[in-house]
Amino acid sequence: MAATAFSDVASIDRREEVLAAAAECFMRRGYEATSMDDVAEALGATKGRVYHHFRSKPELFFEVYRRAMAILVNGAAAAEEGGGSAAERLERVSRIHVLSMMETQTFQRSLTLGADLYRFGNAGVHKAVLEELMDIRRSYEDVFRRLFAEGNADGSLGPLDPSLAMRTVLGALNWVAIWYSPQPGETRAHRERLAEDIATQVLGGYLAG
Amino acid sequence: MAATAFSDVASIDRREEVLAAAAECFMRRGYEATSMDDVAEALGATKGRVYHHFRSKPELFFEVYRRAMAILVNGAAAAEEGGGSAAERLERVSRIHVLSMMETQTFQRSLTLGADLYRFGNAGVHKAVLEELMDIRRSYEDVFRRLFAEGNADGSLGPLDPSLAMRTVLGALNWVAIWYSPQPGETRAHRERLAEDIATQVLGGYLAG
DNA sequence: GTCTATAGAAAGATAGAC
DNA sequence: GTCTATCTTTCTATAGAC
Repeated sequence: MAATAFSDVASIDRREEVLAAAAECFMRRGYEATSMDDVAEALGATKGRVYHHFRSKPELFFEVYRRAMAILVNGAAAAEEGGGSAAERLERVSRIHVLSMMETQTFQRSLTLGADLYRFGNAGVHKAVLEELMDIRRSYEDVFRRLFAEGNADGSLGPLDPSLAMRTVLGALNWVAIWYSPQPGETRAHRERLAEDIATQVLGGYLAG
Repeated sequence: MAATAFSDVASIDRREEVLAAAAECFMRRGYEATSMDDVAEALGATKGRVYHHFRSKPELFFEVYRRAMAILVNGAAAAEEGGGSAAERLERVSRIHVLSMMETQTFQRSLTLGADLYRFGNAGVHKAVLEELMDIRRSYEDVFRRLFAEGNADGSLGPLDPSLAMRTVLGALNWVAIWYSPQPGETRAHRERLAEDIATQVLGGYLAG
């Protein structure tokens, strides 16, 4: 029993390594241009190892995407728990969002790749699973929409269109995953400070008063 | 003389068609995954036609990228000509920027592709040309940096870090090229209205007072 | 100017050795 | 669990017909 659990953990770690390597490759080259050999090479292995853990390239990508969304959804849930006005919760959710863009950048980059696969299609990728992925994304966007609507109601945010505000704010926050590149000697405190500055600046125009 | 000029114009139009098809393909599949056959197919031709106008895939991409940047640079120059406070000029530059994201989306999408090629490299793409492309991009970003600094000086914009403000504002504006999809029956007036709403909302937090 | 035909390399996925 | 070997398709780019 203990041996089984232990071997499960080891197996999960191996799978995790493959996922991380795949996320890195997808960020660097995009979905289609990334080959299974690329992922294997990033692992210092051959693709036998990759195919042992994932049936196909689409399945590998789906798991990277789901992981990225899970990080955002869990972060937002934790940030909302503290309570406070809609503006205060929005500020905390935005800050953790930016931090995730920096600290799990390789995974987060898969979100735009997935959106493009959904919009433009791809021979080997099943539309049904992409629909599921887009649903997760939409429900996360709804968190922001709801927070803007609540802010209208509790007076902590100015009068605004929740959908447009969600798009402009998430645009500014998501863009961090595009330009951010970790600096040598950078600490978590640096990233937290940057995330705070960005969230403050982005939300400045939406606060009441 | 007239015949020569006429044939030049026709030749330029052909080249333009190839460029537009390439921009579309690069948006849909990314740089690496786009094949010269894809571009040819989008033209309803074979790749003989593509290679007649462009020596190689990198050269084709470079031209798409330069075209995208030229649209932005010319738009910003026109928007600044009207004069006014830094805030007023920033608002006009932002509006035309968003309009360009919508109306020349296929070209504008090449800008993030180019940034990734620069950052992560690619076997067939010469670093030197990518450096040139990044320089054009940086000088365009400087327009926004300068406008924020001028706004600090003339009092039309609140006190802020011009570089951070440039990144958050351009992030929100650039994100339009990611999510925007032209709607059936959509008119130019619709897009202008949307561009105005987005620019107003994004810049709301940066205005003085 | 645009086509067909072709080269050499690399892709996703599977089979079977270890 | 990971490797090597392999099948089939597709890639960039060129050569030469029309």
